[in-house]
This record gives sequence, structure tokens and C-alpha cells, in this order.
Amino acid sequence: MGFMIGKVAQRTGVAVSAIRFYEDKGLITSERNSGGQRVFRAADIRRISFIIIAQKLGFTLKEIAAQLGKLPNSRTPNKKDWEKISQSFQRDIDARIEGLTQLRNKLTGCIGCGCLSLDVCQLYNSEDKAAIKGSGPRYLMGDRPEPPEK
Amino acid sequence: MGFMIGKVAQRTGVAVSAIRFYEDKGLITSERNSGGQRVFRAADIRRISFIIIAQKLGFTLKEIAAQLGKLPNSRTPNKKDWEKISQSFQRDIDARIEGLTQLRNKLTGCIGCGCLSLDVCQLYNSEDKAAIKGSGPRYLMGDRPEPPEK
DNA sequence: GCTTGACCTCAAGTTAAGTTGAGGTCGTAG
DNA sequence: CTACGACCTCAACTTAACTTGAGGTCAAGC
Repeated sequence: MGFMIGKVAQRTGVAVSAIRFYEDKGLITSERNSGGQRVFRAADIRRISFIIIAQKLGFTLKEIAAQLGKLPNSRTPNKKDWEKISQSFQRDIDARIEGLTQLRNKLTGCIGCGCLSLDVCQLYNSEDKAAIKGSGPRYLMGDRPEPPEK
Repeated sequence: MGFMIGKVAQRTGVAVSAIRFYEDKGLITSERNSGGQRVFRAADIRRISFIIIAQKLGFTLKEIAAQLGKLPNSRTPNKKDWEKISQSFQRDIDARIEGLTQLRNKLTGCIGCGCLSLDVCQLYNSEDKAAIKGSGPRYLMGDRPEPPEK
């Protein structure tokens, strides 16, 4: 009673190629049947659902892999296991909401006031950096050196 | 009284190569001095600051270019011009906070409860999709077809 | 007047997260 | 037993947002 890759794709809405890709990256695993075709379990579908949601939150696959790594791989993860991971989501979302709220407040006094030059702008030297994960080359983010005065 | 590219890089914290890249993409413009070197104005520094902040919010350069396109290019943008753009930021941030708040609530009853299979999960069929811009292949986002039942 | 650092162009490389395609096998329905 | 869709691998392509490098000019100090 396992699922072929096509079935998993159907149930998760994720492309077959993406599922293979995730397996390749070690985010999920699969058994093989006699003919060498992948067979997945229900828990794998859950893992993929997790991946999708985490991605919506802006996590990279690497980060997601790290989270998934906390699940037991000796036995099927149970409710408690998932709850644990879920809680770190909650914290992340809270932090993000907090960051955005602060950003919102600062924006009024910053872009609005015309002070946009970054060496004085609060926005630039804020701690939001970690809280707000945007797009862009992730490997650079947060590495930006402080703008040297003068 | 213009700025050479290195000065602009210093003041914005953005790499010289990135500034050239932005110009290439039409996000900023520059004059040239007698020797063919770029000369920027204060307004360009402001535009770059805007780019950085907008990126933190998860906008793509294309979207940012569209916003910047609303600024007058015949004259130097004034406070009112920037305020206008700033307001659409506010709205976006508000929408994003709203989306995250909803997500947070749903998460409790969704991953936490163990219902993670996406065909029943509220998270999957939610309208957050637009509100939460994460990473990933942007050109695919929101195109995901509804998972066909069965 | 020459050296040195800042600047120039243009092409190619990088990373994430996949997709697309070629060429080939599996399995099931008729 | 054969057709056909679903599956397999592996390599190459895609997009965004840059960076890196090669090979060459500009300008300012000594």
C-alpha cells in the first residue's frame, strides 16, 4: 500500500520532477519496487506538504531539510513530532509579523519623510534583516557590510 | 557635484557591480563625465535605497522597476512623489501581516493536528498565496493547479 | 611622466529550485 | 503479446540577481 510517484504528485500538487528533485536533495526518501520504480508512503506525502508550506514562508530547501532532519527516521513520525516542528514555525511567523510591524512604523518616518539616504535611515541599521527574508541571492543576505561613514 | 560609482556603492552599501547591473536593468540612470565614467546624483542614491528596502519586502527587480517608473523622470522626485510610493508599501506590508496572521492561526489547526494531507488542508486552498511571497521559482508561483481529487 | 587605484565593457560563472528532453524500461489492459 | 501510459536516468536548460574575470582606460599624486 505505497504510492507511485504520479499519485504523490497528484495528491500534493507538486510536479513529478520536483518530487524526484526533493528526493535527490535528501528531503524525502523512497523504496523501490521490483521494477525499480519509486514507492512512497503516506508520511512522505506529509513531508512534501510540509515542504510546500515552509517554502511559502520563505525557507530555502536547505533550511527545510534541516527541519525535516529532526523527524525520526527510524519510525513513522507521529503527531507529537510534527507539532514540535510546527511550533518553530509559529515562532518564525511571529518574528516575521513583529519585523514587518516595525518596518511599517519606520517606513512612515523614513521613506515618507524623504530621509531615504541610508546612512541615516533607521531602516538600514535595523534588526529586521533577519526577520525579513526576501528574494534575491540568499547567500549574500545579511552579509552586507555597514556603510562606512564618509 | 555628482557621485562616482564607488562613492554611491559606499553610501548605499551596494556593490559596484550591482549598481551597474541596476542601471543595465533600467532601475537607475547616470550621466557620463568626459572620460566616460558614470556620474550619479543624490536622487539615484535614494532610488537605490528604495530598491534595497523593496527587495527586503520580497519584490522582484521587475516589480521595483515598475514602482520606480511612477516617479517623474523629467524633474527630481520630491517628497510627495516618494510618499506616494511609500503608501503602496504600507498597503503591501499590511496585506502581508494579515496573511501571516491568518497563516499562523491555521497552522495551529493544521500541521499541529496532523491533518497535513493537502487535499483537506485549509492552508492549501487559502488565499494567502498572493499575500506571501516566498523564495522559489517566482514564475511558477500561484500557477499550481488545484490538486485533482482522486 | 609614470604608477596606482578607480573605472570601463563584455562574457561567463554562480545559486536556488526546478523543468525539459532524450533515450530507454515497466506494467497493465485489451 | 503488444501497445501505451507511467516510470526510469542523466544531462542540459531556465530565471533572478548578481559576481568574477579578462583586458583595457582615466585621473590624481609623487
